[in-house]
Amino acid sequence: MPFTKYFEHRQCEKDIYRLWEESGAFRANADSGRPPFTISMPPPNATGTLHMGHAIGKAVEDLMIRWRRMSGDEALWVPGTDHAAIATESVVIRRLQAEGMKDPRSELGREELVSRIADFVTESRSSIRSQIRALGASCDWTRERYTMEPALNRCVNSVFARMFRDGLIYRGMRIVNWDPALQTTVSDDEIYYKDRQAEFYTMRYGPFLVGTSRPESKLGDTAVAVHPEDERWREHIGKTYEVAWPKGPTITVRVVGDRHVDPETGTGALGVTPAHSQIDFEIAQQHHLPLIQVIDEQGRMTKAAGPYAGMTVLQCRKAFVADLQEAGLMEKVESYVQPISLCYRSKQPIEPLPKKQWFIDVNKPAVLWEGKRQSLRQVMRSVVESGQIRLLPEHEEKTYFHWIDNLRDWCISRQIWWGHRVPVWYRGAKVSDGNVDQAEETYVGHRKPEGPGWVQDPDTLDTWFSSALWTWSTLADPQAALDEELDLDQILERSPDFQRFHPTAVMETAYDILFFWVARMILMTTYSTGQIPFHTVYLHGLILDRDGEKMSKSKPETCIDPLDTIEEYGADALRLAMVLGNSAGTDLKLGQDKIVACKRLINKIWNASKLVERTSEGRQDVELSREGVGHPLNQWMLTRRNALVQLVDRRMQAFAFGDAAEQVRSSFWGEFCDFYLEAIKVEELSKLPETVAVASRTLDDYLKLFHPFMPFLTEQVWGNLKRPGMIIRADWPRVDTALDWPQDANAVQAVVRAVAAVRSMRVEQGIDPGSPVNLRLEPRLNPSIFESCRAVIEKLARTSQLEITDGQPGEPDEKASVAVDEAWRISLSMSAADLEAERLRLAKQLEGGRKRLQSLQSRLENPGFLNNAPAQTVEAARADAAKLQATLEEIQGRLDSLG
RNA sequence: GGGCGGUUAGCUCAGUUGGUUAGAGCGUCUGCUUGACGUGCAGAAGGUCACAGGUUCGAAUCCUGUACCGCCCACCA
Repeated sequence: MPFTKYFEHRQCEKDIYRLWEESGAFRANADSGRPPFTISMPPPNATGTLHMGHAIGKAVEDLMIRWRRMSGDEALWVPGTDHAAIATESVVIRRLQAEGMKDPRSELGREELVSRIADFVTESRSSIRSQIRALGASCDWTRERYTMEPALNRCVNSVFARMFRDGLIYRGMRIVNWDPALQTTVSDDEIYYKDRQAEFYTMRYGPFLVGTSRPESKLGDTAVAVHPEDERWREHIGKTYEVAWPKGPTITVRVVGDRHVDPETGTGALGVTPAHSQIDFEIAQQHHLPLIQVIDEQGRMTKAAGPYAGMTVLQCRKAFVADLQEAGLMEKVESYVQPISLCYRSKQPIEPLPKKQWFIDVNKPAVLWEGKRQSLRQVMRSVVESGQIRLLPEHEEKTYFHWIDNLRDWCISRQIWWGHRVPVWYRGAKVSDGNVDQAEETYVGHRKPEGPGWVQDPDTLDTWFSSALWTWSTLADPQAALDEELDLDQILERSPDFQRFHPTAVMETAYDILFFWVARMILMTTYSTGQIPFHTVYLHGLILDRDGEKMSKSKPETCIDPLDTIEEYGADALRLAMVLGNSAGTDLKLGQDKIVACKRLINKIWNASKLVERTSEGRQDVELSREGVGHPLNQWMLTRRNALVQLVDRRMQAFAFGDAAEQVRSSFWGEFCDFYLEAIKVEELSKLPETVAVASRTLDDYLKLFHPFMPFLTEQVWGNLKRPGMIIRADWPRVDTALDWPQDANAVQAVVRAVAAVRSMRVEQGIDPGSPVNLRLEPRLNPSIFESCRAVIEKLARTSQLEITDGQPGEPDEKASVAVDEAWRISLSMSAADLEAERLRLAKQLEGGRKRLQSLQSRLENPGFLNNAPAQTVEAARADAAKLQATLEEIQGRLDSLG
């Protein structure tokens, strides 16, 4: 695509991507001597579609990878997808149901359903892949991984087996978060709370009054708990009561004293339902109370509920309340706001139930880390506390510690079929209702044990269990991983990629999955590999719509779709919009206008490049050397380039990507386009061979600095300019001390200010922008530089006659308009200056300057400042004051002469 | 209830370890359209940095408190 009128992203993005990929630019070489820089791509749901969360993630990950790649690192970005257990299984089940199948699980059976889900994933996985490509992600597709592929499954099984051996995984009866809708348990992190209006019942309960919002659960009570020092109930502690409900059943409750009970809440007496409440379960364990399950996995009442058996929870509540009321046992019914727990996935209420499940013990000191036996919790804490892992933004570390402090054992087993199956086999087991109860033999390992009669545990593992291994399981050699004779350590020893690229450099993901994923990766990876998974965690914010709400398809009027945006504005504009003005952990309000603004920058770069190309057409290339660059303007440009390179590098190192991009943008637009490119249009400069070289060199470097943020545009321009190779593989700009003229650059900076001053004076004097003016410029120093820039000043300030004095400043013309700077005095002569405007302008300047001078002087008279401030700061203040003083005196003099 | 943030120009946000006159984009106003620019350029207006104390020679920046906004966690007695 030649340099058309504007950059047409549609015509080139796909081709450029293919070129990159085919050239091997994305491929990391495990054998190079370069320092490694690795990012594991957070695996998107294999069956998902691209949303704004992906867009910001890929934009940030890709810019880091491209930057490090250009900087000379062996940059590896491992892509992949996640099997997203619950999400995927429920999608497929819903589809089958839509096709008319009533109960896919029972009709198809386990094997068939799993195979259908696998097929569905294979079919739909290509869509997310191509969408990530559309963003321009320069990841190494030859190393793509999938959480459910055999090699990763092997890693999962081996880690499970090892944790089991170390006693870090155990099977236990606990109150779990049961989702009756999905028919599975979910972890503590997969539930959320929502307030809803509900009834609060206070009922007679033997000698007590007990409050509850779930009366039906009281059918399963086995105790009443009171605070041990509560005078009202003290005498009852230790006693046992039979409570006969109006229509049955009769329950036996013991009265226990427990400090967890708050005497101020409700009646001070708490009906303990061990089977259906986490807290009650803990109380029950402490006091060795029995447990009666009255609600089953379908959300219906069990036989233990007597006459209510078979009813749903809500039916039972209604009936039971009516019965209590009829019997006069209902003391009062109030309306209140009840927080209920819901499942993240199904958004349906969670039913706490007792169930035998697999857990990871986070408190057992069974991990050997840095020579000490520690618990998983301790290791997780120490790697962040010690700075081995850094979280960005930093304050997320506090959130992280807070989470660890409240962490309980992690329930990892799920009752769905799609996922990594628990690698445990039983022989001689009693299986009831899909649950394995007692087994004569249990075997845990990465493969099925020899011999007949072994039955595998029916449960699958929490998706996050396998994702937690992601940074290293993706680097394990697939061949080695499938060798059943090797153990985990041996597999990793034989995995060149793991040896070379792990720990990864940066984990980039959204802050809302800090607990789900980041924390679990730290937990699992330190344990299984003895290494941290990554050095730095960069957490990006959420993308909000223009109203500040999370972007959602249910609000189409404010929702911006990344794919539509790529189509309309291009991937570069979208990526830039994700990065500019954003920093780690900051939510991003995104409206169409920002994307449009980004598109304008893209177009600006396109057109500036076009201009540079035209200027250099038919001109010979000149090698840039210190001696070869003679014109101060060119020296200034190269010096500014150096300053920018240094600044950008510092910003990039500090993970301040938005800031870095902004620096490049403002320097490019303001210094390069608006000043330099305009200036070199004057013949005196454009005819110099060095000018072409400087313009090209500077443009090239801007393109490189822009490349991580706008890969497609910069690659296309690079090609159009016929630069060697591809920009994706070009060297990141470095500060070039040979091409640096700080002194002269300062003088040119004064020229820049002079031009701006003239422009400003013209407006104030109401001079037509088109009409030339006569200008006298009196430099305080470096007159030769001003002289060299004569043509530039003439053009940019539109002067007809320009007098540059080189010595004694004369008295300015009565009819002139005058401006003063530390480096010059300029006077604009006019047939009739608007003296009033002139006076006003000067007076205003004088006032501002005096204020500043005053503050400088008061500081310089302050012994505290002189004694405490660094010498440099004091010196700078002195110099500023002196310069300012001189300038102000001149302005004053001019004012006086105006009368 | 516990924790973590935020409050800077009309809007969206930067502001590096405290150090001149607090910045940008968008929007607004006034001109121009000069040889790359689906536009661009030039110039301008606009801020008591939420509030109150404190530390300091010096505070948007550090500390304490207050108000408002947001998020996370806990809570189904």
